[in-house]
Amino acid sequence: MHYWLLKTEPSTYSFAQLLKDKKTNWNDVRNYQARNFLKEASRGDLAVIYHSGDDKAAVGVAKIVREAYPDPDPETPGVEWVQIDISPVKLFAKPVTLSKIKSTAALSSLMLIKQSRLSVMPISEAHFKTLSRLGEE
DNA sequence: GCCAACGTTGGC
DNA sequence: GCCAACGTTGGC
Repeated sequence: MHYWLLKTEPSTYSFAQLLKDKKTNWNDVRNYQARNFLKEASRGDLAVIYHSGDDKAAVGVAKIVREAYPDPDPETPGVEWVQIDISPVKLFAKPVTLSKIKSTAALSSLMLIKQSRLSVMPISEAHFKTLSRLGEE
């Protein structure tokens, strides 16, 4: 069981849309580091969804319902990109803003803070629990 | 709108 | 293999 943070620009795909869709394929990851993390995600893992851009907040939790499978891209022939499928688990009652994250000592080692551009990253169980708790307040 | 951080590309 | 130039992302 692992925990992840998935970052998305809400104007591209939002957690609200995921709630409507019930399930979606998390694709278009075109960064090797993010791709490698995606490959490690297992069915049943939980992921915090973070909205970049105007929101800048963690907005909910999703679960991985299908492990990595090919996400072919004609623009990069020969490169094996992958996608996963996720379903919503919980919408945070209160989004956990980036400023809140930065001011929470227990979250100071979150990769998001130092690597804001990385779109898929592992988080510890402790980070997951802290984010979930803050999201319920 | 700007800039910092980072990744990618291409010339050498 | 190095590094300058360039493109992209995301925060401010």
